[in-house]
Amino acid sequence: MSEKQPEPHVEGANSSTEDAWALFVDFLKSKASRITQARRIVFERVFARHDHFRADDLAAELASGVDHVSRGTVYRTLDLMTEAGFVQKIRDQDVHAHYEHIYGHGRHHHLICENTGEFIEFSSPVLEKEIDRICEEYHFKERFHRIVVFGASEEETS
Amino acid sequence: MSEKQPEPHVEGANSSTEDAWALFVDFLKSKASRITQARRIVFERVFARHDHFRADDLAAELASGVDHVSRGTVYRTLDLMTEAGFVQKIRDQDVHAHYEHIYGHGRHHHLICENTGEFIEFSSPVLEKEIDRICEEYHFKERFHRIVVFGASEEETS
DNA sequence: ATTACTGCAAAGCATTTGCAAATGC
DNA sequence: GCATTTGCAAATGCTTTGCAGTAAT
Repeated sequence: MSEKQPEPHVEGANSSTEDAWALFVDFLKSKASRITQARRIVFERVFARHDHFRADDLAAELASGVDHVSRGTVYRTLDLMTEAGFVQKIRDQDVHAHYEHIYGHGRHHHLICENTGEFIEFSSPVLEKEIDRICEEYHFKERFHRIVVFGASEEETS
Repeated sequence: MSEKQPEPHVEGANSSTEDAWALFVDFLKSKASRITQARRIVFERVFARHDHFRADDLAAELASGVDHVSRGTVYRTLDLMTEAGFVQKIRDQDVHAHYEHIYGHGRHHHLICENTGEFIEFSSPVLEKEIDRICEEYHFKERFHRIVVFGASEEETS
């Protein structure tokens, strides 16, 4: 429901936190939302890290630190930052695990239609080969990979 | 923890349920596990569906049907079937959402080292272009896509 | 007869939400 | 001063787990 990933509003060349914050302020203003202490704290903490982080870890950190921000607010602010395009949520849409049986199927990947929930399967030797190449380049021993494309099927008859 | 996705043991050309079941029986025997009613019911229900399904839906179905199997057992059996390579779990490893900030970064994807937890970023025009091509082929309007490769970095010095 | 498996209900755990109090505008 | 946010704690929802009873070997 609150899971949107629109085209990013930002695409700066200069990535200083101040510049980014100014853009976030603009974003908030454009939504008639308020510039609050809590939002500033979360925003800066996110930009202070240069690694990947878990929402829950950040929430735990901030819930117990000096610059206290509650869990709920951390999650709410991350949603805003995602909407504004400052952060990317690294995980599938759905919280829940899906399964499919693969006995007798070849390996394949999915286009997921966000309107209908439909899963369209595809496979592509080009993708497989390129991924192999990338793994070699990075000296990475692959166990398996996953490719998911989110969007909308244009098959609709409406 | 219980989330393993080893190389599939099976790769049949003939995909009748009976054949598959026989292989699952072998798999169970090889683990000194038992061939039970509940496992058979879950196995067949999974093979009866040709779509993607949610663990929870299956669990709900079986928890209330004639061939009653409890939620816990459904989950446990799906784990076994995943381990044996009969089903594929369609979702990232981790239950939890990860974030990263993307302000000033280009779009990229990840190699995730399962030993160290390290995220290695890469980008590949070849992949992007091929995905565009596939979307066109399927008349699919992409919103965004995700590529994740799980495995092990070979950089280790140990 | 053993010992693994099942069912159940309770626990886990990340995330979301309702609501009164606090804060930005 | 009024509306939005926050903090808190309770609720949610999927998944996992402990344990006593049940079934497979």
